[in-house]
Amino acid sequence: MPAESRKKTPKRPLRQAKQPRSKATVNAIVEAAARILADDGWQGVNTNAIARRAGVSVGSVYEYFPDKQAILAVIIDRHLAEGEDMLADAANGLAGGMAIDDIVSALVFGFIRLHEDDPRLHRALASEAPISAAQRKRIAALRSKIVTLVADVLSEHVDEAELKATLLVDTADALAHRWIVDEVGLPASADIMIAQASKMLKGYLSG
Amino acid sequence: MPAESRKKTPKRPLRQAKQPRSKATVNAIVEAAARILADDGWQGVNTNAIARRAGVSVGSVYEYFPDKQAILAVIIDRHLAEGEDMLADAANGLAGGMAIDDIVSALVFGFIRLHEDDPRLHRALASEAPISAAQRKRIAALRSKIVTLVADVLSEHVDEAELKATLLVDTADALAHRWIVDEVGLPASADIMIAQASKMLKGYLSG
Amino acid sequence: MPAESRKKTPKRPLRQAKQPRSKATVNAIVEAAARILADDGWQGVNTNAIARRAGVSVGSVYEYFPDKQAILAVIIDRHLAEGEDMLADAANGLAGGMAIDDIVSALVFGFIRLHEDDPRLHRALASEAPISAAQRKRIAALRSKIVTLVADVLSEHVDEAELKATLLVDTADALAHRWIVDEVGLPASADIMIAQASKMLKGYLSG
Amino acid sequence: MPAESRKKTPKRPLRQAKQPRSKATVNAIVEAAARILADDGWQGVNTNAIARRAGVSVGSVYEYFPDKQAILAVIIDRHLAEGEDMLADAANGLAGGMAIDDIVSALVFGFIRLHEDDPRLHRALASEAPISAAQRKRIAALRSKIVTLVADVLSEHVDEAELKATLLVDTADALAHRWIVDEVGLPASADIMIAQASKMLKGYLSG
DNA sequence: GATGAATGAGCTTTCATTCAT
DNA sequence: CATGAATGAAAGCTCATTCAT
Repeated sequence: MPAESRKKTPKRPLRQAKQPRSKATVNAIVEAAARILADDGWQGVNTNAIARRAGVSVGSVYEYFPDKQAILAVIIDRHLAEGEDMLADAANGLAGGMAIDDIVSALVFGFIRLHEDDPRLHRALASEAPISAAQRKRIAALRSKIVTLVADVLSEHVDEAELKATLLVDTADALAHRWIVDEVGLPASADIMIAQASKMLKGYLSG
Repeated sequence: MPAESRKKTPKRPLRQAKQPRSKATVNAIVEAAARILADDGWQGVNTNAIARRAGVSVGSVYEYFPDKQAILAVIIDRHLAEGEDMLADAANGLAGGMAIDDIVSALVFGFIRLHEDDPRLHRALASEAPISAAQRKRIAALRSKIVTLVADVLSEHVDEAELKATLLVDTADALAHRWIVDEVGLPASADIMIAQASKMLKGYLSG
Repeated sequence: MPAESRKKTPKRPLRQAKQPRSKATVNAIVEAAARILADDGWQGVNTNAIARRAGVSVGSVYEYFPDKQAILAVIIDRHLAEGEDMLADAANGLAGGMAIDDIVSALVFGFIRLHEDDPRLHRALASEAPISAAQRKRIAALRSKIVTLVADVLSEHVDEAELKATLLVDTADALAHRWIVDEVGLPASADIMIAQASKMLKGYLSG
Repeated sequence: MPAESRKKTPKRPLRQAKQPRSKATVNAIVEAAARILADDGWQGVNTNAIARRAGVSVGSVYEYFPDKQAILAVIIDRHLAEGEDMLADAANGLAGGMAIDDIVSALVFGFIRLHEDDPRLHRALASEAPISAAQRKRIAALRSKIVTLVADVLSEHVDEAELKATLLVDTADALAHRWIVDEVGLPASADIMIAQASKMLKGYLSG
């Protein structure tokens, strides 16, 4: 999962981080940036702070990243990769001839798990960080893959599977985001809310 | 709906914009900032650009706003005010003994209308602009009011009205945001998607 | 005591403040500036603050003063005028064939009185305000006049009267400034210190 | 004698200038600021001008100083340090059982030497630069140390040594300042004036 | 390969001064 | 005459990026 390739011709050839040590450095930088992003928001992210927190020099940051955006790109990439991993897992789980209820549950809990991992970073990423068009595209692609996968398993049960899968995925994702990442007040525990949401989705698909 | 009052004691007293000329200036500044925000994102918003686009001098910007954030605050305030207005309208519409289907439709179309007005600004506001804790609170309060209102009318038909109203509102809002503001690809026209979402919500409440 | 004439050709002809109302306005402006200078130091003095404090508009300030420096110039002028008045008084007092002790006493107490009037303004004027070369010259001229006057009366008693008068005047002025305007800690009351200083000066002249 | 520690929590951590290169940079900045202060007064001191004159970039200025005031603080610190050094020297010179005349001469010439070093900077520092309360305190402390030292050696000869030392020190300092730093016209050469002042002080202490 | 001092474009903010009303 | 909104040059300050060591 390389950082989205930058267009501008790189003055300084970037190191490729093949060596273990290099990998550790790259990792430290990305982790540091993610941590600052989660703690202080995008406004707190600056290359000197990243370098300091990562325990390396600014110079080293620029050995591995063409610019600041590229670090954010890798953070997003990793996030998306997690999403893709989860998707792969889910794909295995879903594959067989599953009941609608189980499909919905799998999906809903999948999104919840995804959002429960580091919600502060998740929020900063979703609501502060400047995301490039290319990254947006990648996010859309991931979403699209999920929809396709869900549509596939749904198609055994319903017609207009893609349309319904889209509604299913978008609802599950959006509600998980709102209830876990945004810290909105809820009239009942998140678990109860989620149960209701599941019920709603199941009803929709079964109806 | 005044701009959220700034805490820091203002050394330079801010002008109050009571006169028509002043009001026009303030308006031009806020509009310009909103336009830049919609066009170039928060990163493109800087006081010189705002002044240039508003056709005023930087000095005038600082006559009326203590700093850049305060301009954003007013933009958000205006947005929330629109939401509140719409809420008031909706409240009138909902008031009577309405059928569930009509309640859902009113709500769904309400959120759609809300998001269809300047979606690019809406996106920038939702996903880039640094929103203060106080503003977040105001947003939460607005959402809470809407939930309460919906819960009220729902309570004639269902039990656990608040819980269900929350699910209803959050789903309608989130999907409207995703399908209108985010420019995600959809397998069917937005109208069809919306119809499906309405169906899902109605089924949930009626079931 | 007019404001020291500015060199630059005035775009806008300055009003001359002959009318009583105009005089009152000029006065209010100068007083306001002096008050701010005493309260907040030179850094706190800005034309808008002056206008506000004087209860007039900035525009009016520029009716009577070509620029900000000119206001300071008038403040200094008035200060110097007070000094000159005191000098005239003293001249009358000194005129006759006075004893050395009385000359010294008159001088020392003259300087004390001068510094005791609004010491905070005095300090701001002496240690923060940017004084032009012309103003420095005027200050030097006043000092010179005082020296001459003192030398005159001293010449009845001593030779090298001018030299001694210079020492006398500069010492009395400097010590008064230090002990009254600067808020330095003293090992005895100012009165006792002053008595000692007088004794020193008298001894010097009589020796 | 470090620059008076700034209170505000530094968001941008300041570099410490331990390396020779850094030290040279810091030095160049302080020297440049002092030079501009002497040449153009405090009003001419701005960070861009300092950087230009120091042959460094503005950025470097802010690497080492949190703000403009901090540079002034260091200039004052250095000045005070010089004063303290001179005091230490003088302390050695005075220590023994010295005659009154020699004490006075040492003191008078000490202050003269102090003021003869860069009188223009001295004047700008004394009469334009905004000095913080803390710096004022440090100045007062230095003066107090000098007074104590002088009182000590005087106490062998006179009673009320502290009071007399105060008069001695303040007079010597004030006259040196006036005759050397202020460019006042004198009726005789500075040397002659100084001789007279010394005579006056000696007479006072011996009387 | 690292390092971190240095750079400087770019932004924010102030305030003396002007000028339309 | 007076007003005060508007102006914009000039400073202050930040931080992504470069480069000498």
